[in-house]
Amino acid sequence: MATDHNFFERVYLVVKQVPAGRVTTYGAIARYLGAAKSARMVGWALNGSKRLENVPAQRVVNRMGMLTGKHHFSGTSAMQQLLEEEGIKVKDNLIQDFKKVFWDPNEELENMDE
DNA sequence: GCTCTGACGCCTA
DNA sequence: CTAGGCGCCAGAG
Repeated sequence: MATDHNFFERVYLVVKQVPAGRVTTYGAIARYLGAAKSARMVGWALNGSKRLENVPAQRVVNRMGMLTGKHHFSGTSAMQQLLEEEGIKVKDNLIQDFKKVFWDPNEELENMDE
């Protein structure tokens, strides 16, 4: 394992590897990290990542593709706006064509050397 | 050192 | 089908 200590950093790395125009879910990341049942931790980790511009937390949504964490962003629709600029359609905190923009680290990502 | 909360997810009633 | 509760792990008080 490359990363190591912090569950946080692992989440950051995965999120940072999410290509623009795509989104992933807390559960997907959690499962990729080996903590499928700890999706909450992923969201929590993002809490610390939100202050890092290297981590596009806006591309991380819940299982339904809903922008649950938008409230944590600077404004009220900052998250939604960012996603729309990437080409992702968002309607009332809900990502349109979520299935199409969904990026699963378990399938797209194979290893996390760094 | 113990307790509660927290950007979720899945199971059971 | 919908609604509610429990589980998980870790940080902060």
